[in-house]
Amino acid sequence: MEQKLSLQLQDFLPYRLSVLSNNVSSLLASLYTEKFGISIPEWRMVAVLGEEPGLTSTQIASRVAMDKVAVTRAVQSLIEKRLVRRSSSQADGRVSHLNLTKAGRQVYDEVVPMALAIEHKVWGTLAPAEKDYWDDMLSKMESRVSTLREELLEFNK
Amino acid sequence: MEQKLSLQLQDFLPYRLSVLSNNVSSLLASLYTEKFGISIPEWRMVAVLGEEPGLTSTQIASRVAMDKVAVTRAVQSLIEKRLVRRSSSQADGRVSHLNLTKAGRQVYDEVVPMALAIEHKVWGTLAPAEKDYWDDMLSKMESRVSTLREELLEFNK
DNA sequence: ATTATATAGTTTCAAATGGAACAAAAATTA
DNA sequence: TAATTTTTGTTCCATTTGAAACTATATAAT
Repeated sequence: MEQKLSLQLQDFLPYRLSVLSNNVSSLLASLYTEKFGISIPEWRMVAVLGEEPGLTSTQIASRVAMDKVAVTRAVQSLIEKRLVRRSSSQADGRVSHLNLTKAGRQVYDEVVPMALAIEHKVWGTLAPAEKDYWDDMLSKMESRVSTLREELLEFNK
Repeated sequence: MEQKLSLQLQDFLPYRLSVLSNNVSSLLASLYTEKFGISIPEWRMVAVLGEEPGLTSTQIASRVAMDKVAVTRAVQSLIEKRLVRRSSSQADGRVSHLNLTKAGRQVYDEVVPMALAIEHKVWGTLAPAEKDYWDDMLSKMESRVSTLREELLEFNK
């Protein structure tokens, strides 16, 4: 007997992920958009540069899943806001290294604890073992999805 | 002793959710964008209308987490593509009811199994109990996030 | 050395998105 | 019933985003 295939959007994994992710992101963004006038991609840049000073645009792009156009724009905007400084590499004339300014570092230092607090609240009262379990599931999904994407890419060649 | 707060973006829940969600969405979108020429919001409309024919724009907006402008645009585009039909309500002159055309239904019937197959592959080989556990965690996060959003909204009043 | 190819980053242009103002039809109040 | 307020949906405008073309430097091949 044939089973009727039905797709309840509310229960559909991609949809739920999308809604949850948007809500979390906008919640987080409310921490820094009004107060510091920076956008989500700009915050991400600040976050990476806070952990790894001196990265180049391309390195940032690869770490933050932004395309290079987005990086260019975020860099320009952050430089205008005096949160990031650019210094050209003498080893490679195409490249420049990016760093937080003192003001940028202050933004970082102020936002990070709030961001971690939100993350903590979203986790809720998960026991460490549960959190590990979740992390594990998430990692597996991440890798399955990237495998599927590669397969598809391969298929379309 | 003071603990240094650090934020590794790669391990940060909001970031991981965002990347995973984008990857899943674009994987899914590859099923219908080239073949049927519809966008993600358009696909979502088709999906809801496939399950609940006759909804109005506002009802769709509430089910699909789209704002009304996005719904207007998706409706217009889907009508041009002859995938959706609009019939004005005689009970309420402001409103019209939306339905899939025969062609729209075909898109739905063709995409749903592929979408479910992708979902299934992303789940991987989770045992039913594990899947229930995941669903449960996801639901809890959803509700915590919406609570946090409300608190924030309240706070900003 | 010269030419060709690849990489880093920017600019440009078109499409997508979001918010505010708007028009039309209900619903509510006086 | 007339005036006011809400609700539904659209339009307009400004901002954001993405893809392709482009510039400049570096690397590889002849």
